[in-house]
Amino acid sequence: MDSSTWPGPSLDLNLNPFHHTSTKVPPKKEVFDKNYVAGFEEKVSFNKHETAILVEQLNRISGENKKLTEMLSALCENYNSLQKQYMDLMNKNAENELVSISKKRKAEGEDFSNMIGFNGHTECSSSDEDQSYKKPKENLKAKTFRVYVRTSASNSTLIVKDGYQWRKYGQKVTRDNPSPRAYFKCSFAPACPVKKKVQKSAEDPSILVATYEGEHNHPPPSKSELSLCPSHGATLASIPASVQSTAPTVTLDMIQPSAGAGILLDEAKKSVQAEAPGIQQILVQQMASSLTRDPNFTAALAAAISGRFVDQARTEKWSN
DNA sequence: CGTGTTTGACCGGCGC
DNA sequence: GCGCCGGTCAAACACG
Repeated sequence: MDSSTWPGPSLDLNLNPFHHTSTKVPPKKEVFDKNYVAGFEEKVSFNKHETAILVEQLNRISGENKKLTEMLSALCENYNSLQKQYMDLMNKNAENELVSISKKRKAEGEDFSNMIGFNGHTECSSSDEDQSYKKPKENLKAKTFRVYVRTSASNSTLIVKDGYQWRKYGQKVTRDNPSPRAYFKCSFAPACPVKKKVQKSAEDPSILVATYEGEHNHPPPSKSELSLCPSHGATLASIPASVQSTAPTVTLDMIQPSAGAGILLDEAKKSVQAEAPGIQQILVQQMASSLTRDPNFTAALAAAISGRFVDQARTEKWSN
């Protein structure tokens, strides 16, 4: 959210707060009728008190709007600063991962369950680590990232709807997790190298861990295709795999529409690095969607914006 | 009949 | 060299 995107002075909206009295005011170029003027003067004296009340209310509302606007600006600033801090942190973690990338397989296997860090301490681990012991050279090229999707614990399907078409080509029960791991290939386009692994979290069966590998060699699915996704299973916005190999993680809460409108709290601190514009864009869309679904926020935003219009209208009126 | 899923077999990397 | 394990293949199967 950027204040620069807010409606500017160029908007030609008739927001004159005094427009309701305009019907009683004769047009400027109209030749005044004496009877009309006499009646008008009577009405003016009657409306003076009402107008004063309206102006007072208007001033009060404008003040509230101004406060809300300031609060909104402060909120945006806080968000930007938090995001910047997180990016710095992620950069440091990425450097550390490159140093310790030669860790042994056994340790990684034992650490897998700990990667699902709901306390926010270990959740930034990279799925690259899972395979770094196998293909260290390709590892530098492979773009992988992990997505956590909250679904119902009773939901046994390992389906994460992200808009792309996936063909399941295997399923395995892994050593460190009682729930099977499903392997998918992208069938949205022929010869698309992207693969996806989906497995329930060992700690919390209501969490699906989807690991994406590779980059799509085709354009992302259209919005209409996204909207056609079935409601069953866990659904998330399409997330391109073209992110850095340090594998940022994204957690989406798909079953609690009221709790942050679908985004877990750690979403904010896990907003993705600047090298991942796709993820960042998705996050922005998710956040915008979450905010716009909150009636309180939309009401406050509308009030703040209308407050600007009113202030502008008053300024223009009084300057004339 | 075409397409997608299931599932057991197979392969390759790694540790011992 | 052997066994374990994760990943992949492909035949069988299900479904529309």
